[in-house]
Amino acid sequence: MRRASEETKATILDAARDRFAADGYERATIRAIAADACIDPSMVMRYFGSKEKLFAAAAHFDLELPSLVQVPRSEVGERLVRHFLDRWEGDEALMILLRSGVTNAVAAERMQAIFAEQLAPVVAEVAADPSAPASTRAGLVASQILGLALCRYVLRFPPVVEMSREEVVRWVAPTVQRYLADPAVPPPTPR
Amino acid sequence: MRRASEETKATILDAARDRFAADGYERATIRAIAADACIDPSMVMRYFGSKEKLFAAAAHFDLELPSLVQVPRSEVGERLVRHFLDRWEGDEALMILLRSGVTNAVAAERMQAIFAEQLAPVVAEVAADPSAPASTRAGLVASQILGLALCRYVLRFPPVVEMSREEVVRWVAPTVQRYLADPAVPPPTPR
DNA sequence: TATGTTGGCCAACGTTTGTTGACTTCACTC
DNA sequence: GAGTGAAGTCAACAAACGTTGGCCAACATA
Repeated sequence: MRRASEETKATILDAARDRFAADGYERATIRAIAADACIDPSMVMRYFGSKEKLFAAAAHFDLELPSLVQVPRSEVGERLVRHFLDRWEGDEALMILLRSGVTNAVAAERMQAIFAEQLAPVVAEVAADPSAPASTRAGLVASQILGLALCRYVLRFPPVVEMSREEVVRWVAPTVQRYLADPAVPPPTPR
Repeated sequence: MRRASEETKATILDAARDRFAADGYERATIRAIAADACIDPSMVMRYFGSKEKLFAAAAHFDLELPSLVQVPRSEVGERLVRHFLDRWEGDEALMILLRSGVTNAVAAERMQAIFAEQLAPVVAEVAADPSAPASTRAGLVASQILGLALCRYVLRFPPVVEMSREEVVRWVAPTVQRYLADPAVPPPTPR
């Protein structure tokens, strides 16, 4: 079958995203990706150069975080949690990074960059309280959000999977809200 | 060199734990493990049968969670966070599971089992408030604890790495405390 | 009809993987 | 001192991997 070049490239990229999301970097093979795309493995090399470059193309993505300046300060935690739930469930890009970032250095760096460049600025907008730097707050938010995704979508811990979306929001939003806006607990003052 | 059988087996197991913790299941090769243990790869097979069985032996471990019944109810979150920090930093077993559980089904099941059999009972002891089942509370605790470990020890997000141990406790302990003991936020009642 | 370009397939390469079986070397018992 | 069993080495296996280069067929332009 004969297609336009860009069409084939997009087909390969779709298949690659599926495989990287399901298997992680090492277990997702060029051959399997090519089979999914009904194409010869050598085509993958022709269009993307190498497995590493294919991964770089597949892992390119945007958190699409909305600015939170317009949101009432007391609701920023909830808004962020809802946005991330949408993002995890609607797109496999974060799954690619989570599955690959744990064993692949390139993926880990990419993940760091995404959170530094996309999450940190949004957090900085709403982190009015000066008792902790915005970067620390962003790190804490990331720890809860990624841990939730890990348990719910990757490790599939039954109690976490069984929670409804609204239950998740009711439990996790206050945590994120606190990380975003509350003052840091002061260290105990010895005397 | 000639050694007792059990000694060699232990040497192999040590090397295997190091490699699995550093590289995850797929990237840790039998050959590399054998080289670290200064032994022939075929010895690994003789003693453990297969790579899967070697992994099963290496991933066998105990959270060593203390019972929390004697701990004042208001301090259980802090105690749990401190215990996990000790555990992450003192032993690589949790790192093995975290690095491998994301791509390896056996490791993911093992992880599920450990949290169900070891964390859930301890949580059940202190989860007095009946507005949420103890299993849900355990899942939430796992999400925050594993997310913290992911960001701090695996992905190495700079702001999370740079936090001192005490800072981590001051931020995360209240979260875990709330998951353990606080009443669930009631759903909004439409009228 | 010739020609150059381009999408696609095929066969193979060199390497690495888990795994196997035969062989050697030591320590001990009869 | 011959013989047995276990500890350890060596070489090789089949399979899978990323990657390469050559060949074929369809199209566009002349």
